Amino acid sequence: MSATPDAVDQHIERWLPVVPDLDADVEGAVTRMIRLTRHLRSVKERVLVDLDLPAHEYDTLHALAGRRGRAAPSDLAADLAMAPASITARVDALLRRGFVRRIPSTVDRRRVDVELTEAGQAAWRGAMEVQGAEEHRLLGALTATERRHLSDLLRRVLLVAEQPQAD
Amino acid sequence: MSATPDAVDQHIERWLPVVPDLDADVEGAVTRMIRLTRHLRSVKERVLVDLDLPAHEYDTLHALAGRRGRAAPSDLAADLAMAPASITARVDALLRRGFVRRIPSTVDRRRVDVELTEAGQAAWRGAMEVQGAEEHRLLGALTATERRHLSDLLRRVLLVAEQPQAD
DNA sequence: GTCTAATATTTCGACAACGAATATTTCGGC
DNA sequence: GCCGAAATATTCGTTGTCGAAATATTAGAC
Repeated sequence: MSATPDAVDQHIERWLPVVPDLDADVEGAVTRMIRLTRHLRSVKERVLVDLDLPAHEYDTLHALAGRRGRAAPSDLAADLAMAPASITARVDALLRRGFVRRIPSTVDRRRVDVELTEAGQAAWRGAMEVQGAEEHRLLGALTATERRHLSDLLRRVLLVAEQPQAD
Repeated sequence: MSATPDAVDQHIERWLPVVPDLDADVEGAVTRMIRLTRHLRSVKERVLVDLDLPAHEYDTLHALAGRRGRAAPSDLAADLAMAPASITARVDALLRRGFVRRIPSTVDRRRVDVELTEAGQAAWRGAMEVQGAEEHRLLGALTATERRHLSDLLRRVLLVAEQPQAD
């Protein structure tokens, strides 16, 4: 290993004695993905603090924006990988801040669509702008070709994870 | 893009109209890492259900095992990236199951070390054996050389994340 | 030796998320 | 048209986590 070691190299070295049959590349790739996503999450939360926008509220606005500003609670639950019951409280909070309104569907009275207000749109866009900067900073460690390569490798792994069987 | 598309390709396609300046490789790599870690987490939880071992209890045993079976609560908090206050409840639960015991330090009476019992060791090892199988299944999509390559690319990205500044 | 600051753990109150149960509505078979 | 099954959102009780405060202990200044 000629490259400079990172914290995961130490991590693996520390675990090798206690779990001898440990594949350094599998464990290394997985642990690095976990740490990178955790890092991105924590940076995101820190940035959003300045905007007075809790991460889970931003996520909800983001999911809503991804549905062109309007969606049913169950859609949001699916997009956010959450229990539908949890959406109610999130929408309540956004409602109190005027970022969102509830629109009972006239065609199906079981449904109560959630819609972004102009204020919600603005709050989301404002957070969006500072969002992604950290992602680009990190991925800036690689060349454009390497980023493409990384993305391609991950696609092949994700395809296995997405296969219907066993998940 | 000649390879078969995955769900993230669709995800990016869906977002491009609403966020035109979107780097497909950066967004693709980041989103795939997030989904893969989420997948691994959910599979882990499903497996542990059969062993009647909540994921957070397993994580605690795992961290403890990584410290050779004995550690201070604050060490566990650091290893698990949690608030020290949260460790108390976790240890209480493991204590009730007989997986762990508290050992007040004689040299520094502020400290109360946590130690794996034989039962805790066994529960951890049992979960360990089924653990990692999914990681190998997913990473099996790549050749050994490609796994090494993936791990190396991620190391370079993680090194940027770990730089002291801005985190 | 005593006082102050730092350290280690726990308690407490608040909050977000979950699963199960509930209320309302739609749909399909008859 | 009516009844049971499925679907949608919500309420409720429980759980896990956090930050701040509290408690106990150690280390250092003087």
